[in-house]
Amino acid sequence: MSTVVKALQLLDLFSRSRPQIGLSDLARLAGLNKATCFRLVSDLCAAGLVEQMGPGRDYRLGPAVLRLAALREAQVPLREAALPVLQALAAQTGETAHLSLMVGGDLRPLAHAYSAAHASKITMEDVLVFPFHATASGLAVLTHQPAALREQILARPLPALTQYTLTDPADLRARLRQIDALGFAESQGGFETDVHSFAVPLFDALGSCTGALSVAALAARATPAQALVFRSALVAAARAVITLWGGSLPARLDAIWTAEGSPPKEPS
Amino acid sequence: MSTVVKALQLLDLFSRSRPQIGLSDLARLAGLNKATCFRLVSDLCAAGLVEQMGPGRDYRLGPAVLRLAALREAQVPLREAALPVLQALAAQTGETAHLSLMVGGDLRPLAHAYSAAHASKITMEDVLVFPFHATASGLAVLTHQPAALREQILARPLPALTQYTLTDPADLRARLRQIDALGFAESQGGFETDVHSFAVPLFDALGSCTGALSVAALAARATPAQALVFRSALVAAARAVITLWGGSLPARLDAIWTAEGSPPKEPS
DNA sequence: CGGCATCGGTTTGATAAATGAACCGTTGGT
DNA sequence: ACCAACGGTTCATTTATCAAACCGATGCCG
Repeated sequence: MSTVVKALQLLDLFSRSRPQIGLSDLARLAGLNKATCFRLVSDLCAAGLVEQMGPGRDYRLGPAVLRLAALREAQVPLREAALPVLQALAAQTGETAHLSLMVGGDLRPLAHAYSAAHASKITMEDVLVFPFHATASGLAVLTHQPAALREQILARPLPALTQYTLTDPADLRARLRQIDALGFAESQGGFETDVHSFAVPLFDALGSCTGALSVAALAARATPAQALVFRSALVAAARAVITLWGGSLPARLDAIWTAEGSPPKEPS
Repeated sequence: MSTVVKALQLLDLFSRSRPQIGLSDLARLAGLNKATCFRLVSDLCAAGLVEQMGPGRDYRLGPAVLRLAALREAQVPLREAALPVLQALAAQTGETAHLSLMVGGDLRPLAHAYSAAHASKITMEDVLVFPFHATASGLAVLTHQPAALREQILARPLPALTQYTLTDPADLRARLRQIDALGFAESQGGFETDVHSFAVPLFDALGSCTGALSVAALAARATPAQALVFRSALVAAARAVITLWGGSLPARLDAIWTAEGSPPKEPS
């Protein structure tokens, strides 16, 4: 394995639960010799990606990462990065795909893509805000919010947009538990009568859920078989978007997605 | 030079004015063989620090830097803590304020803030390294380094960036003694002809000087009267930043700043 | 106090890795 | 149709990297 790869793997050992690491721990965690690890981490320090908290003390991520991130953010708007994924998702599913973000306490559209597979499609142009209780995107995001914010949102007015809209907070809480277990949200006609939508949550670099990726289909086309197709396409697309954004997928959800997305296998 | 250092130097080639680079350019800019450069940048891609915009296309910074930066700021909010101070400093002085840190033997920018007071401002976007001998920040930091490191830095090449740049180590040593006595550094056109900069040093928790706080003004606006304004604003801002960072200001400097920053008073 | 474990950091010969010149196939401009 | 420059690859040579043992310092525990 290349030396550079080894050095950069060291960076991935830092996390929110382990923000600073000593030399010996670092070597153990990376499976490297201590001397090797020392040289690598010294190089990382010289570049400022890592810094030592004092002579003979722990290491942690350094100030240089800030400059790089600022540059990346200026250069790559999130939308531009997510669009190709969205277009691929629309093509794979044959339905309208869209991506929404938490903005000031509301869930708002960031981008969408249409499929050419059917003459009838769900249009997204006019949606300003996705109601949390009446869309798959909203439910997916709501499921992964901190309990306080979730309850605050459930305390808002929950208008019945169609006859199928869930409006009882207790019902919604039960639904969110299902979604949490499945790693996948579904709303059948909750927003518009003939539209079924399917969504998975998106996470930012700190592991907070800040958006959702969704597919909206005509109810007539949303068969159980198609729902499975949507689910696996959404999971794959969400993984791609999260990676592109530098986000971190919670380990629990990663496990759910991995387990249910592939046929049962015996690991070696 | 270590391979890792070479790879990480590639990251510094990306800037706001050059956000994406082709393989051949990258190799030329880094002074590397194309094959070597290709392997290095491939490794950086594998780690997500760099991404390729398409097969056979340019490279740019990748999504992994976002995760690292979020982690760093979550743990050590240096930049976040300093930014408001920096913005206040820019507002008070009507000039560009910036903060730089020692990173791997170089002085590098961490953050900056502009003032809206004048249409003409000094931009900081593209500065990667502040030369120690040609900027107020560099002189301020150099003054407070251990003698060994100071001499090592003075032994480096000291290019004359303008006709006003100090390049003689002996002259510089004399200048550093003045700065030490004043607690305040000044560079008149040493970096760019029409720019005067003013700086004070910053100290970490161990009392080491690890950065500087600076104001850069158009030469025409840097009158002696304004210099006094800059000085007192810088001293106040530096006290704020050092406190926010949990740093410790050397008692000698504290005394100098207190004495010269305020009209003579009898302490209680 | 003293022994023991572990820390960050350094040295060593053996070895695996990086290197750079030449070389592809493509592309884009003239 | 040409030529130059591009991204990417190959391969013998060389050099930096590796692992194990070894420091001195620190801290814990009896």
